[in-house]
Amino acid sequence: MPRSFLVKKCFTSKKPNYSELESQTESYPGGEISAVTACYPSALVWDVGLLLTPETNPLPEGLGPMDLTSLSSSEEDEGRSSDPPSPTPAERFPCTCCSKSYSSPAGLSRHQLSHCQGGEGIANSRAFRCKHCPKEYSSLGALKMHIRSHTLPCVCSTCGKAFSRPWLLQGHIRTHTGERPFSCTHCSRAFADRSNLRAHLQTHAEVKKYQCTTCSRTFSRMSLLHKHSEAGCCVSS
DNA sequence: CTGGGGATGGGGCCC
DNA sequence: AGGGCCCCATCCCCA
Repeated sequence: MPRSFLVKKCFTSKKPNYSELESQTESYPGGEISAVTACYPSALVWDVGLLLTPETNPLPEGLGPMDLTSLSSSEEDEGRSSDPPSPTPAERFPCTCCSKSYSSPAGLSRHQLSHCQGGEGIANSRAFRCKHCPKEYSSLGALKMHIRSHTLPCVCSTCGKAFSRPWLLQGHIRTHTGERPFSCTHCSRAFADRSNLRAHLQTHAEVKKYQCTTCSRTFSRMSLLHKHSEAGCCVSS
């Protein structure tokens, strides 16, 4: 089933969203998540790197947080990069509902759609309701996008699996064709998905992106850090 | 149990 | 305004 579309930040009744846990402390049914949250990294390594000192968090000889740049600047990361979030310039367009800001009014306008899913923002204005589920949207465009997650118009001609967006189908088709256009510059591996290459590149890094704030151990994936935390590093201390 | 790969979905930006 | 693309996040599975 497709995950909630455009409304994830307002309806978190499904699985825990760890990205949210990084930015806010939300209690989830069951309560165990908040315990994990307590020991979750508040910053990625590139952020932590600003805080690292040889005294407090010694790194392996010759290594530093900026080693990551050699990964992010490789061929898989042209154009928009995974640069650390930068301070918001004054000339940006801030959202009045949250702390985010955007480089253009259009960007801000689209973002603000995401604030309209909780019901509060639509009450006084015209609401576009999905006929397949109770969700409401403030614009027809947002609703159309949402409806795709019900109709799944992009169908794989090989296996019949359906997707909401064409590029999702494209990625899926690669699982049939075996095409792997994204190759690692450090080893011979190739990947069908750029994100998976990016995750793989982390395995070549000695200082990885996700760091335990308690033991300073770094992990290539957030899920691994999560497991590490659940296994007791942070809890036992 | 841990680390890593495969697959997939959502948000956001650019054109 | 909409489509395409990218990044990030997450789940599942396997070695």
